[in-house]
Amino acid sequence: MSRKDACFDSLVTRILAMDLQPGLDLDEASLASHYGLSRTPLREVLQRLSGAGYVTISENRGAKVASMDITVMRVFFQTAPMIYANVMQLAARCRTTAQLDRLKDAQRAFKSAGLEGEAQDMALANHRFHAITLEMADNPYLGAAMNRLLIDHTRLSQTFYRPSSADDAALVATAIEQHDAMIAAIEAREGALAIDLTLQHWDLSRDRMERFVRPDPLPVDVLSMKGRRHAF
Amino acid sequence: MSRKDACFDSLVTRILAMDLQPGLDLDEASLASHYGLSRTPLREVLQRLSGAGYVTISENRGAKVASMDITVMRVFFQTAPMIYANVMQLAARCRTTAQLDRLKDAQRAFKSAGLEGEAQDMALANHRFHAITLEMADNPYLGAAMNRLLIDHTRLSQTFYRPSSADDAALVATAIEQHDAMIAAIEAREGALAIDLTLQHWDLSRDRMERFVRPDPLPVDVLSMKGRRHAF
DNA sequence: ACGTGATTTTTTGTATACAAAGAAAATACA
DNA sequence: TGTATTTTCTTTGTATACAAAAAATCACGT
Repeated sequence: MSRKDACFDSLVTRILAMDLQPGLDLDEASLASHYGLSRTPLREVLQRLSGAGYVTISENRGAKVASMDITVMRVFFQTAPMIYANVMQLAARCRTTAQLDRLKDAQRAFKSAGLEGEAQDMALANHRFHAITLEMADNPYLGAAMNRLLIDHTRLSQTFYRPSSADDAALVATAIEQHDAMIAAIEAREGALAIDLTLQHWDLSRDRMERFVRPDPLPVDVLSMKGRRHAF
Repeated sequence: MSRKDACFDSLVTRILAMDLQPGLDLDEASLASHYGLSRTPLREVLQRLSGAGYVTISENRGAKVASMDITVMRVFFQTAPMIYANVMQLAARCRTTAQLDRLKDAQRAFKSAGLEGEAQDMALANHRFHAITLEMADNPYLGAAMNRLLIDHTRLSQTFYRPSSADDAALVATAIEQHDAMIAAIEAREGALAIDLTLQHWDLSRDRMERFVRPDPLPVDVLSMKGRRHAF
């Protein structure tokens, strides 16, 4: 793997893990020296990251890590269930056994991260799980949408996870069970079941994050989504 | 507008218009000199085009215009109706009057292109029309998916349009009427109607292009799948 | 002290030179 | 003649130098 690709992957991971916080200014020179590249290839990496939605670039003002405000969350909740569900259905239809094995591996990692209780590890493991289902679906159009959703999902879930909360611990346990059920549905190629499980799993994630947002005075619109959560 | 952005837009248009054919090798040096840039910024343009799905880049082998094979079409038909319909619903919900005016302008251009009968002009005008609805929807996740769909939609419609066919001329007339109806639905903020019209409009496009086996489309309303475990 | 404007510094954008990989052509050999 | 191998050429990838824009600093006047 080229140094450039390694740099790309590293930045992706660091952004997903919020090691690089939303809105952070990315300095070309220091990043280049950090990854042992000159500015030319590093800038190309930033362009690619921009195209994939990890960073935003503005003329003469450099690159920033993609921001995450309350507006983003509203649209995110609006869109995620539909895309996730359709991807999961396709995954059940198209998956190979090799991909299924990798999904089971990812689930094992998710479980152990869940036991540890580290928000970052759990979020990244969850990301990897869904990224594999996306690969199974083998649909570049939905892939483009879901990769962007996964960026925000991964970061939001870390933002709204409280390690001390017994409530959250229970939610994690449920998430693990649902992942297992999804794997079974995908293995059995039961697309409709996979959709149903995904919507449930998604509701779980949303509940966890929405409870945080609800008391916030600014996002009044989030409340109006109650009762028509995924009105598609 | 910077020379770099102009180059980007020009390449986008030329790829959509199939002035640059799918699979065509893009030579950095000649493109750079053509657009009056050096290779450094031109390569960054190519990276951005790659991120947006217009070209594919492979290590040490340069950039090619994104290809369009049978496999692509199959997945395209599978995905497009759902995404288009959801985008149109959001457009009806979120559009501003300024955007609506621009949509009407685009529709005027589409009409005159339809009278001319030039496949390229029609395809580009249709692209602009739907790109404006996408802007109205204001949803970056669906935007990422639909922009990719639009690339292939625009190119496929040119590929399968026969100017001599009276059949195709009739389809164009119907498409124009449907665009008008969509504008009315968006103006009245009737999301459900907008969905319905979009599915009809999309079926029209698909009928025109339909020369190949296609799978069942994905369900537009994912919620209706809940509980129907063995429906599919 | 506070803003305002000029100057310095930093950072981004571009061009060019060179290195490395790949493709094409020419040569050698069976 | 056909194939393998070497050589040449073309094209891509990277580093560095310089230009241009933005940000930060300083100086000045009120």
